[in-house]
Amino acid sequence: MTISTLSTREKIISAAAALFYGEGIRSTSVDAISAKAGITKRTLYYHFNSKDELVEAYLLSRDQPTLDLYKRWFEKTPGSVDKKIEGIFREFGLAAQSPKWKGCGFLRTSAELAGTPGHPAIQAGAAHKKKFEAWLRDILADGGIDAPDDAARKILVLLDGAASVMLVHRDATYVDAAGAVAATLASKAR
Amino acid sequence: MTISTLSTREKIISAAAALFYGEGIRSTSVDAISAKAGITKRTLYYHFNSKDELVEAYLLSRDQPTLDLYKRWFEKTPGSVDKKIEGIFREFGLAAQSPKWKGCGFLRTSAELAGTPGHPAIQAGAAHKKKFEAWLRDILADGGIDAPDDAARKILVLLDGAASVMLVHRDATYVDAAGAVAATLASKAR
DNA sequence: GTCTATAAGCCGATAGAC
DNA sequence: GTCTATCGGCTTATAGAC
Repeated sequence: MTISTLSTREKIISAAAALFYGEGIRSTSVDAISAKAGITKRTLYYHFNSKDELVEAYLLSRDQPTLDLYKRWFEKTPGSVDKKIEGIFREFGLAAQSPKWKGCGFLRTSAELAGTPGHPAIQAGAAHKKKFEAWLRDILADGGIDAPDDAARKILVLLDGAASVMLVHRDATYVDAAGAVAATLASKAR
Repeated sequence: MTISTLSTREKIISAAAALFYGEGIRSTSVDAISAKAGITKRTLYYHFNSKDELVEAYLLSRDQPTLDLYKRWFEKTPGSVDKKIEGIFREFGLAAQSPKWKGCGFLRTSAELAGTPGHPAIQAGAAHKKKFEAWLRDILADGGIDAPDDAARKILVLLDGAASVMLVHRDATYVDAAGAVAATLASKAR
């Protein structure tokens, strides 16, 4: 998105990401993706062997941008680590109130593809969540929190739980409640 | 399932529930449901006006049985409320390790249908989650826990987070970690 | 590398008989 | 209330020209 001239492959992934996230995997046809990308279906199948491969590419393309977004939310909140962790939940709750927000793409894709356990996109989702958890652990360790591995794991569950409940109720007070628990987990004195 | 003679409508819902849960909503065809129910597609459309109506009926049929299951898990664990709450997570983690387990049907359906916000099945899922949260609150209030509304809400997020992460990693230690946090929330001294 | 055209089959839903 | 038969459209993926 930074450079106006995208390669054909990048245009395809960008179109696929928008549709897969907005409408779901099975609800999105290869026809719709190629139309949005401004190319033909045959060209799409020149760059990707199957729709499944395209789903995997979609999640791989969202890995780093998603990590960067949470990193920004963490850094923009002033104060100690627990306040910064709570800030992540606050920012997330605000973003998730928008009608454009349709849940965590990694969790939603894993949920939709749960019937086919070996799917490469599920592995891509798992890899992203592991990276996110490792980033949380590093943050907590830098802040001098005891047992950062354990705390990171618990905060990850709270964040993914907040995203899941938010998709059902569209009520940000659940996110705030989760953030309050996460803040106590990210404070040294407990 | 308790009586061997199911009505046609019940046979359809039972078949639909098994396929929707096992394979997902969009991946399940009306053809497959009628075949599994042992009736023709025309008969299915005599009892239900659309596939969407059938998806809603699937979640409505799982509401009470799901509440009963968690109630049993709570009651079978001895000790104080916090131990009983932790017992729910332990039992859930054990059940979720089975390959047959494919996540929380309510959350997975909400995730797959996130592209169509007004869908009746999403409302059915939200109603179920509200009932579950109310049951948690009553349990905590009976156990003498302070601010049971707040605690119930936080434990709900932890349980749904555990279900979501479990679907990605298939690692029950995440569920145990969530259960430990829930137990502290369900103890009077905190 | 991108195009037009189409294969081969599955989709949800319906008509009309009994 | 259940059946057989089928509609019209959409699905992923491919063949062959340029």
